[in-house]
Amino acid sequence: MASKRQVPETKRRIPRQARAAETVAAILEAAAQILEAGGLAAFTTNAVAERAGVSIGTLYQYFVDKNALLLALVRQEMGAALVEVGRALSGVDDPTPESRVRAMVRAMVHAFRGRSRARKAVVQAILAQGLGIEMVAPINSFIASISTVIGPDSERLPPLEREQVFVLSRALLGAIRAAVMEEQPFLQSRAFEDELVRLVMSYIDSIALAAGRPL
Amino acid sequence: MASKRQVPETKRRIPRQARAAETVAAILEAAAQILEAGGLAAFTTNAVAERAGVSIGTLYQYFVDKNALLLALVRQEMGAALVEVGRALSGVDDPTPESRVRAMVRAMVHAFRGRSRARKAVVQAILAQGLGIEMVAPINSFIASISTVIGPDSERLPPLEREQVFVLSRALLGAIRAAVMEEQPFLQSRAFEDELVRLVMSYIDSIALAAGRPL
Amino acid sequence: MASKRQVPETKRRIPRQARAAETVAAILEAAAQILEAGGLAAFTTNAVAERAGVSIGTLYQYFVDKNALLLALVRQEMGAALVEVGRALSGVDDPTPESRVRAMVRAMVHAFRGRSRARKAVVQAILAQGLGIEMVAPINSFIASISTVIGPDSERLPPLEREQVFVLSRALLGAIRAAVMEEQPFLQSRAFEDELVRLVMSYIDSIALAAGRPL
Amino acid sequence: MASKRQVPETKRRIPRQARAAETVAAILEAAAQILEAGGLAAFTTNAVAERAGVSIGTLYQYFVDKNALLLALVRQEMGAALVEVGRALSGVDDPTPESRVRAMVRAMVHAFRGRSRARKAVVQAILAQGLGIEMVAPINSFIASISTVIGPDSERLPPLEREQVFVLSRALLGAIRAAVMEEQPFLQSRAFEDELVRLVMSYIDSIALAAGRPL
DNA sequence: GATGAATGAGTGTTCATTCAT
DNA sequence: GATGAATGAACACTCATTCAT
Repeated sequence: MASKRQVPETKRRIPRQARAAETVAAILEAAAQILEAGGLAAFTTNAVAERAGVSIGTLYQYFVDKNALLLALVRQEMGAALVEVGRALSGVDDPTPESRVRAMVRAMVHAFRGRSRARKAVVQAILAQGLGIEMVAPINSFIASISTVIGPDSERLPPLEREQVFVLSRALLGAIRAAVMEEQPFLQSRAFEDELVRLVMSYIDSIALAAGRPL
Repeated sequence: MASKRQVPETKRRIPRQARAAETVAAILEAAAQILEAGGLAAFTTNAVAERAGVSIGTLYQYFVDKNALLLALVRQEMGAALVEVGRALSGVDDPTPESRVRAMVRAMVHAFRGRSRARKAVVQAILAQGLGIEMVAPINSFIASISTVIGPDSERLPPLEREQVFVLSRALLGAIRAAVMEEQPFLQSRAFEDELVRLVMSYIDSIALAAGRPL
Repeated sequence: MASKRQVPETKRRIPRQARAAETVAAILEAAAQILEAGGLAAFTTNAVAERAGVSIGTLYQYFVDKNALLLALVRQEMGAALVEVGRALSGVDDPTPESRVRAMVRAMVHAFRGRSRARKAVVQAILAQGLGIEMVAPINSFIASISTVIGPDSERLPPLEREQVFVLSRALLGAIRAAVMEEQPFLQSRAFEDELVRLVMSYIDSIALAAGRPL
Repeated sequence: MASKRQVPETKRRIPRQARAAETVAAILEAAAQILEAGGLAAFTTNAVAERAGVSIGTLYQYFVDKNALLLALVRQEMGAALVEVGRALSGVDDPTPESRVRAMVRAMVHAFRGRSRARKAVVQAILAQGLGIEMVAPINSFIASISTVIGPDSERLPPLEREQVFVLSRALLGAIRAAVMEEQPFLQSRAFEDELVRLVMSYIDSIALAAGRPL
């Protein structure tokens, strides 16, 4: 089921008419609602079609299979999160490294606000397949550029090593993800945010220090 | 039938005969193999029973349902990992804080060696349910005692805050877990280990510094 | 999915197309045949679907579960019987109380004619669950109105007490039911009918007498 | 399963030792308890054996199959009921026909007292098989002798016709059975008893009257 | 293009029964 | 005689997917 296609095509046809676009949107919205309400277990194609107010046949006109639908949903939800992170970063006036990291962290945490059950289910679904890699890629490259984020003066820090990017991005995501999945009450608290910022800042500090360029 | 269980019991019957113990072992081994070979999707009670060379009825004599079997497997696999970590920590002669953290990190990474596909599936399964919390509990308390691990002189560091324990344990686990799930080639490399150590040490340093007690 | 049903619904989907109506009919007919041939023990959803010439999935598209199918069958079979009784009663010209009771009794007995094995199984099924009450309700109210049936002159008899309605209806049904279940040869004989009529008439007589209003 | 043996043998071996008799008694008692607690659905051989404190193998040493166990239980419970009825009848000093009928009715109703859930299940089980006939036989013959019961002076009433015995016994049993199965609150009330007595007496009266021998 | 009736392989699970110990 | 581990046929039920209309 996973190794059948080389280029995983998600959409069966690109909607050209306005009505078709509405239908696709309705299906995706329904999918999110179902996920929100009943988790991954309730996420059946029939249920989604029914809630979307379309026939099951129509659903299959736009999504090759259940997986494609899930993937589209993942892309939509994660994309929104990424946009939020990007916006947050670009909107920081205070050029302090820490305030920039804090903006990023806050955006990531807030990205998981609202419809958290749906997002939880999406995360589960991602992990239940091999899609994890594909999905963290944007965040990965984001972290990779953190040296520039930290200091606009690009001489400050050498570019991070592969392992460093990996550890930092996954550690950060891992902590947030765990808070979401475990439904921790402090998810949106200032204390949690502070510790995440500390995690990133102290790691970067350590690297800078080792490179002989203390921040 | 309804009033018997207080604690959610996993085993249906405690095996009293040698033969029964062998059967249980065979079922668990088969479950691990199935998971190893085909992942969570292939993990069906019928498949496990068949590979174990027992009838499906026998499987259900020892495990109330599919979930109980999975849970038992999780406990077995995770338990082994924890034992390894504990042993590693107690066997460190060098009292340097960093060397102790390194021992712990190394043990955790190594715990995911061998039969990684099975472990991957087990991790997936844990996340696919609400079991994550239950399972990370031991690791959690492990991290919680890290201040004493760092310095045997217990005055050094105040006990970690709830959020700090959470962030550190989940960040560390998150990074390792991601490496396992993404089958990163550097999983057992020295560079990766170094960065994990850096993650923990720099975080602890930062806390110590804030507390006015630099290490 | 959980908040949808207020009244325990039997049908999962109201058939809108002609084909669907045929399918439902086929399933019900098959169910009756299976019951007729092998009794309640042979009544499995798979067997019914196979005999109906539909897939098991189709069966479940129209009936939530096995019980719903059985209930639908019960309603169909019992409904037919009740219609017969009603028709019989309205078609009696002779206004003698006894002739009206006889009409009712005869209709009830005849209602169990034909496909008696299936009906037997249906009766068994009803009793094997708590459905007995629900199903005898129409007959109950029928008997309750017997005082008016007996004498069109409604002054004749006071309305029956709760216990009286119960005893009379269950006694009558009990005798007929036993004859059906035991496959008594005299089920459709005149002698049996006479005795059933006697049972009802003498009971009513006794009540009338006690009320000081002999018929 | 029903047509395999000519003479349905219930016991596999006749218990000759005291211990064996105790075992059988324990199994029957356990069976009744299981039935009482969980109805027919909970009545599994494994459950009975467990509650009886014997191994499932031992249970099968004394009962050929599940059905045999159920049958033995039926016989025991029904036998007790019959004994009660017989005792009630012999203990009536007042020789009035009605008082004798009342004694019988009362005994029958009271036979369903206590452990009613078990008895309900037993009744269900009887009906779920073809055992109804066999079991009502004693009651049948009991009713058959009602003419002598009514009047010790045996000239009074001619012996009842086959259909009459049938109708009267089944009507009476049907009313009581329905009250038990439907768990009617008035089961043990005086009003209910009165109506059952009326049912029998009026019927007998009617026969006597037709025979030209009014009571 | 949209529909929705139909499909059926496959799942988890039960429980009466056997038989080696 | 007693045990209880093992059996496996059988069952109810799900849901992604197809295709005739």
